[in-house]
Amino acid sequence: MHKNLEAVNESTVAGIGRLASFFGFSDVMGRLYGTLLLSPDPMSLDDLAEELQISKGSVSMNMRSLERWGMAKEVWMRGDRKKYYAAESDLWLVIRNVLGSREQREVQRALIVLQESMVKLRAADAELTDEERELARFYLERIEELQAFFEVAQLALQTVLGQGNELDFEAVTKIEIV
Amino acid sequence: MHKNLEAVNESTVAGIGRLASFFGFSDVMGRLYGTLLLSPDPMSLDDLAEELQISKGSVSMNMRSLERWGMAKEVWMRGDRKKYYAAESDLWLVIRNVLGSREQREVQRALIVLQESMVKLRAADAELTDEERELARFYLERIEELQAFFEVAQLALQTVLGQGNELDFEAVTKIEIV
DNA sequence: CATAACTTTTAGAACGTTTTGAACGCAGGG
DNA sequence: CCCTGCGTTCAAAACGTTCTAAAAGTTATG
Repeated sequence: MHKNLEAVNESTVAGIGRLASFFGFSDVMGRLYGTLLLSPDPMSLDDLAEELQISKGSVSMNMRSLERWGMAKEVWMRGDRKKYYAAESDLWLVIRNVLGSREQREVQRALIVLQESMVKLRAADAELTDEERELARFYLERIEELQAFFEVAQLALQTVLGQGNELDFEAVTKIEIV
Repeated sequence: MHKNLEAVNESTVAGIGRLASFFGFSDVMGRLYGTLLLSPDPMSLDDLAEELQISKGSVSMNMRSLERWGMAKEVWMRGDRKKYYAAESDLWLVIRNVLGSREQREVQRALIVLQESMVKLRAADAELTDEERELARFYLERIEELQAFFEVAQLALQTVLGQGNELDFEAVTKIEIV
């Protein structure tokens, strides 16, 4: 194959791998996804292991992850026992999957912790010494700031997630911080 | 100290630690930041090491990271040779620091790689066999999709970063994908 | 200018994570 | 029904990362 085509493939796959680890996935997952994205035809586990020079076991596990994240889908080739995979090429769908299940859960969890903290602080108020009460007020202030922050984040996420295939930022920018 | 205050401190610090590692920082960095955020007074390296039960060396290194990220600032206490730190409590400033230097650089890098790829593909066009040319067209399609994706990301980032202290999402939501 | 009080650096240990390769199980074809 | 080919699982190993403790460096003060 022409050297430029190979170079493009390699740098793109490497770049997507890099992005993947930046976003908290494994490098290999990214490289697998990139390889599939640049493959006109679905690829088998063996194809992928051969292409990226990694073990079949690793390909198997990482492909299942990719599938769970909605980043790759299985393709059935009739008359062939092998499993074939293709990349989910709708990038907006991919990012909505990730934001929707991973980032959103994290923000939610943070908000719950903060909410619980506020309850605890208010419950304890009567039993506090003056000094403790001052500290409690301080905690409350800081926790409210954190809450406000995460609520905006949640709103922004929901806005993005609520979009159809064509992401329209109109709604996101309507959010305003007081 | 009242058990509820301790519990709140602990869960908040743990929560911020968790978020930190979720966002690609170290857990310790997050816990240090959380501890400072819930401290009415600046804390010394020794204070922090004692509070979180980690070595002074680790505190030193991680605090320098926090400082570089604009998440903590040094506070000079006159008549004391120790270094004292306080958390940067403006969360929007913090996130703009992080988005501005880390995420933005990553998006930029991705765009550069993609741009280079397109140049290489076009340069090679004349020398390609028919089969290779078909593959090149396919690559070009996929790479253009990636580019469009990252350009929107870049635009969104710049919009957030362009805001003043009060983040106003108005502008962000004006972005529209074609 | 020496000393004392801190901070930073560094090398090595501990830790968690990821990869591998072999064993296993399952399915379809002969 | 067995045999072959394929995917999955798992334990062991390799790897990178982060922590620690001790040594070196720095700065302020008397």
